[in-house]
Amino acid sequence: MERLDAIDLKILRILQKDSKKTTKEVSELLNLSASPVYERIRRLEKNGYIRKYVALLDKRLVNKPITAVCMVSLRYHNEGFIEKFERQIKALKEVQECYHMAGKVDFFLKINLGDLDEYHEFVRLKLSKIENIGVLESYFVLKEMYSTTAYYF
Amino acid sequence: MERLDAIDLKILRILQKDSKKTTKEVSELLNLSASPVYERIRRLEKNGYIRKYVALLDKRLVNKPITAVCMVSLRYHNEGFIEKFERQIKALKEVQECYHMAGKVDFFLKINLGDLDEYHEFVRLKLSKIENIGVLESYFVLKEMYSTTAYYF
DNA sequence: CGTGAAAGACTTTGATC
DNA sequence: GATCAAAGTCTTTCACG
Repeated sequence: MERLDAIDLKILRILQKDSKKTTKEVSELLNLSASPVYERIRRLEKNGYIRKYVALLDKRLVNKPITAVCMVSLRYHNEGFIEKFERQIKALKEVQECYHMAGKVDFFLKINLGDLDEYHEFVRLKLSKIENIGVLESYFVLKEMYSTTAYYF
Repeated sequence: MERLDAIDLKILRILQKDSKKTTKEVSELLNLSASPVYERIRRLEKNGYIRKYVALLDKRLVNKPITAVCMVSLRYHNEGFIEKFERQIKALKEVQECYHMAGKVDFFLKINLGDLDEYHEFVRLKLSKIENIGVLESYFVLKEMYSTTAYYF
């Protein structure tokens, strides 16, 4: 797909904040009729600009009030070890995000749990069973001051 | 709102993975008719279980391929300082997430940018202008190994 | 709480400019 | 590319079990 024009960018800005806006509402915001907006959205989906549509839930109300960040360093760094680690992490349902980092720490994990006991069990029964972990540091979120899934452009 | 029953939980699991599923599709997955599913979804929205619906974009395609995590510690920790920091951070459009942490680091910031030059400018012109920052450590994401906005329950 | 049907709204297509 | 209108599909409401 060629470059996005100003209308495409506006559509993306709207939908990444509120994907329940109807084609009709978006077209009114842009002073267009529904059809071109409809076509552009389909094109943005097909070409991967829009990856997916999701509902964001309240973590407290679904009983996952605890968020922890684990910083992990591996003992050995051969490619095989990294891939194995990746596979093992993906199998852990508590892990919401896992990033391979540049720097003195190899991985950041973001974990969601119901309470601190669960975190203790998670580290004791799951994380610590993964071989090849050298250093493991845990941080807990006291307060989510700001959080969005949108990009600024 | 009282507790969620098994049907509510199933609806939430479906919508947090794909909010474009129609009421009709969800009702078929649950072997119900559309109306009760429609009503339950509205109730989950009204009671805050579903916070919002968003489109997730491809960060590379919208020219924000660089993700950095900044760990920040403040020099002074009075409440006034923390609130002021919070206000200043929220004004920075590059910051996608900001968490107040427990432990030896006060804040985690997640930053999205177009390239490393932009990161350099961001730190030089914006972050470093915020008073009261004691320690600032930057980490860069090499690879997003896994990432979801869904909770596992 | 669920079903089923009716009315209304939005999506989606296709002809036209 | 955009507009307009027609057809189709879902959403949304409501009477009823």
